[in-house]
Amino acid sequence: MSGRPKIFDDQEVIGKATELFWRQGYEATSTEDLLAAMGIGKGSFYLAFKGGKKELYEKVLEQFNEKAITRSKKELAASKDPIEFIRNFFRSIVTSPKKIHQKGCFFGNAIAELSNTDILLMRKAANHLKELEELFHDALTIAQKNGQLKNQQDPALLARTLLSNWNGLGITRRIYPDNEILSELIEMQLKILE
Amino acid sequence: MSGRPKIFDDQEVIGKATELFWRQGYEATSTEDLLAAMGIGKGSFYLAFKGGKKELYEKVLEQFNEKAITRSKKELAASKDPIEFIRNFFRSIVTSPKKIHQKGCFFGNAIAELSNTDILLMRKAANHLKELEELFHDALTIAQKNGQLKNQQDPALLARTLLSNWNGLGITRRIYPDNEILSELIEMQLKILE
DNA sequence: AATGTTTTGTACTAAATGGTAAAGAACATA
DNA sequence: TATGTTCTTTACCATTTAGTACAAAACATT
Repeated sequence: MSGRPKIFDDQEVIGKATELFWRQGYEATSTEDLLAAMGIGKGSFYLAFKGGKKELYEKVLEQFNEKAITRSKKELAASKDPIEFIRNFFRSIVTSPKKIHQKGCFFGNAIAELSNTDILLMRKAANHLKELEELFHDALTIAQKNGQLKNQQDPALLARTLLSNWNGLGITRRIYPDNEILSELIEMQLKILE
Repeated sequence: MSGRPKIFDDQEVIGKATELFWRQGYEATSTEDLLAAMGIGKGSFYLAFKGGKKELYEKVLEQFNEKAITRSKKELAASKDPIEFIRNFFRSIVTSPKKIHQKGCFFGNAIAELSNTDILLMRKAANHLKELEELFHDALTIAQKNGQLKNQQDPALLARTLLSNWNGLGITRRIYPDNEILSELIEMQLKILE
């Protein structure tokens, strides 16, 4: 019932594939590239991911979201000031290593690349970003209730604006890979939270 | 001195290639796709564009920028109210046909896809977006001088913020392909111009 | 009509790519 | 040790793709 043992862990190789997809995008990444990065052979790969590259990409999106969202939710829950949580979220662009943040937003990249070639994958990425918007929304409603946010505009609209700002920074930070400029820009965007 | 006549015009076929690149992105578009769209054969193609797909893409970026920027500069010059020009620029997202605007910002897409695989092409797209930022900057300084803009913050920072908002909308409009939602979002972003 | 020039069309090559198939390796259980 | 099961490895195939080469076509000039 239990044959030859697997030499790899699914979630682990999905994580390794993430880096490639994030840096090169979906189309520019070949299955052979992925195999090399994951350290497994074709046979194992197509057995574990019968849908090939596409199925792998879906799982990469899923895992990425899982990791990012659960961590952020914990951070928000642990935070005394939901507004400060949002600020830190945006400021992480300039505090995180350049190598990472220069790749932009993984989901934003996916939408940009795939919205006209693979609607299914694009929609998956879009839904994950909606979860981020929801997180903003949660933080804002809490803050308004606690009197930690003067701005009394519709939290749904505010959250959506934050998401769009986030999407923008995913592109702009590659036009201006300069922490000074980005910081100034981010603080400008964050004025909406005053 | 003048051999067999060309059956196509360079700028014209560059225009035809634009649509494909814009919709599918760089990697997902094969040279054969392009040949079909441009309506020419391999021989002609590689004679006119010795650098192949990459050279064609560069020229597509260039032509796109040329068209968009010159048109916008004229619009700004013809406008009595520079702020209204900017507003219209953003509102064009909801007024233009869905088929077009759902492809997002061509330059933004290029940056998202190519920033880690082809720095040269990415930088070209980035520079074109900087020209757009310059246009915003021009409009803002004129408006401030004319007293048409109460907001007295640094026009350079305002222009950069507008650019980033634009980049964001290029992604967000595909997450929310709904004119009501987009309109609300755009008006929110434009409050910076009050 | 002959010549020179530029473009076109097609045939071809070489490499990359996605995916399948089958043999055997590594386990658990009986 | 024999058997059944699952995973791995490698070989293989078919297709797509980028790019080149070359003969012929379509002009202008002489």
